Amino acid sequence: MPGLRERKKQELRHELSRVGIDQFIARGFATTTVDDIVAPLGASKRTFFRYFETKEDVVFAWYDELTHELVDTLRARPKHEPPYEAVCATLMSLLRLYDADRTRAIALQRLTRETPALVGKSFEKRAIWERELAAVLVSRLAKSATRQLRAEVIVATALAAFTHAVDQWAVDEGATDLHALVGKAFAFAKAL
Amino acid sequence: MPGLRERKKQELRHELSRVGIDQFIARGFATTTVDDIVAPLGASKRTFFRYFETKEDVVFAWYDELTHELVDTLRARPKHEPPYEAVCATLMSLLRLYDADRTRAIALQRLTRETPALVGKSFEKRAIWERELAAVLVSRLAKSATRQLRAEVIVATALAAFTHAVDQWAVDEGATDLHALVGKAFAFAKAL
DNA sequence: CATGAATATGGCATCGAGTGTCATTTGTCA
DNA sequence: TGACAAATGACACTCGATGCCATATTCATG
Repeated sequence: MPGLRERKKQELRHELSRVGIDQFIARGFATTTVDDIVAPLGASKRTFFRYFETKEDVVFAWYDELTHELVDTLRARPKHEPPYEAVCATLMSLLRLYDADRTRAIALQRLTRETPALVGKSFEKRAIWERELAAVLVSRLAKSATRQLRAEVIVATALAAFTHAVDQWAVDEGATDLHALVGKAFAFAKAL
Repeated sequence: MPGLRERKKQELRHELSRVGIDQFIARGFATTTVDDIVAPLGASKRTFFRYFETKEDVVFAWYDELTHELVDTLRARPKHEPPYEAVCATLMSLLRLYDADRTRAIALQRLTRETPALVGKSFEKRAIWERELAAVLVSRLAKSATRQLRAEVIVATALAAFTHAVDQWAVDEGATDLHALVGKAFAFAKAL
C-alpha cells in the first residue's frame, strides 16, 4: 500500500495545483506569485519548487497524470484498427474530463489562451504526449525508413484537430456540442 | 526611405539575435545570460529587453520577420488550388532558409529540441503562424458554421507535418533530402 | 547650421522565479 | 523506542524582467 508519506505528497501536489489554478483564474497568472499559492497551505516556496519545475506547471499537472493512461488506451485499441482512427478514439476518451466540469474546463482554456507563457507550456506538454503516442503507434505501422515520421505526423494531426476543436468549443463558451465538434475536426483532417 | 534611426534599430536587433544564438549554441541556453549577449555589442541589458520580450525570443526573431511573407505567399496561391495544397506550397517556400545554411539550421534545431523553454517558445510562435494563415485560408472555404475550425485544422496539420519533417531531418544531421522528406510528411497527412 | 521636439539609451532600483545548501522535522521500520 | 531515510523550511543568491528618470542621439524646421 501507498504509505502515509506518499499519500501526503500526492495530496499536497494536488492541493498546490488546485489553489494555484483557482488563483490564476481569479486574479490572473502574472499577478499571482508562488508565495500567494503557498501561503493558504502553510507550505514554503522552496517546497513548491520541489513539486513543480515552474509556476506554469501547476496548470498542467493533470497532463502528466494522463500520459500513462493515454498510452495504455492506445495500446488497447484493436490490432486491425487503422492507426489514425486508433489515435482519434484514444483522444476521445479525454472528453470525459471536459464533461465532468464544463465551467472549469472553459475557464482553464481561456486562462491558457490569454496567457502566452501558458500557451507555450501547453504545447510543450502536448509534445510529450505526441512523442509517447507516436512511439506506441510505430509498432502498428509497416516497417519502412519513414515510419517513425509517419507515426509522428498521424499523432500530431489528430492532436492538433482535437485541441483546435476544444479551443473552439471554449471560445464559444460551451454553446456547441463538444463531442460532435471534435468528431468534425477529426473528419476535417481526414479529408484534407 | 528608412532613415538612420530605423536602420540602426534593425541592425542592432539583428546583431543581438546573431550574438545570442551563437552563444546559446556554443555554451547552452541556460548558462548564457542576457549580459553575456549584450556585452560584446556594448549595449545595456535594459536595451535588450526593449528589443525582445524574453531571452527565448532572440532565437525566433526570424519567425516574426517571416509571418507577413508567409501570409502574402498563401494569398498569392492560385484560387482554384485546393486549400491543403496551397498551405503546403506556402510552407515549402521556407525550405530555402534551411538550404541557405544547413549547418546552422541543424544546430539551431538541436538547440531548440534540447531546451524545453525553447520548445515551448517555438510552438508559441508557430501558433501565431497558424492563426494568421488560417485567417487567410478561411476566405477560400465554402461558408459554413465550422469553416473557421476547418481552416485551423488544415493549417495546423500542414504545419505539424512540416515541422516533424524538419525535425527528423535535423536529428539525422541532414543526411536525408529535406525537400523529399517534407513532401513525404505532407503526403502522410493527406493519406491518414 | 542651430535648436527644440521626439525618440532611443543607460543606470538604478525593484520584483519575483528558480536553485543550492544545510539544519530541522517527520515518516518508516527494525 | 531509537536509528535511518526522506521531506521540509529558512536563508542566501542568481538572473530574467520591468518601471523610472536622466542623458544622449536623431530628426524636422527655421
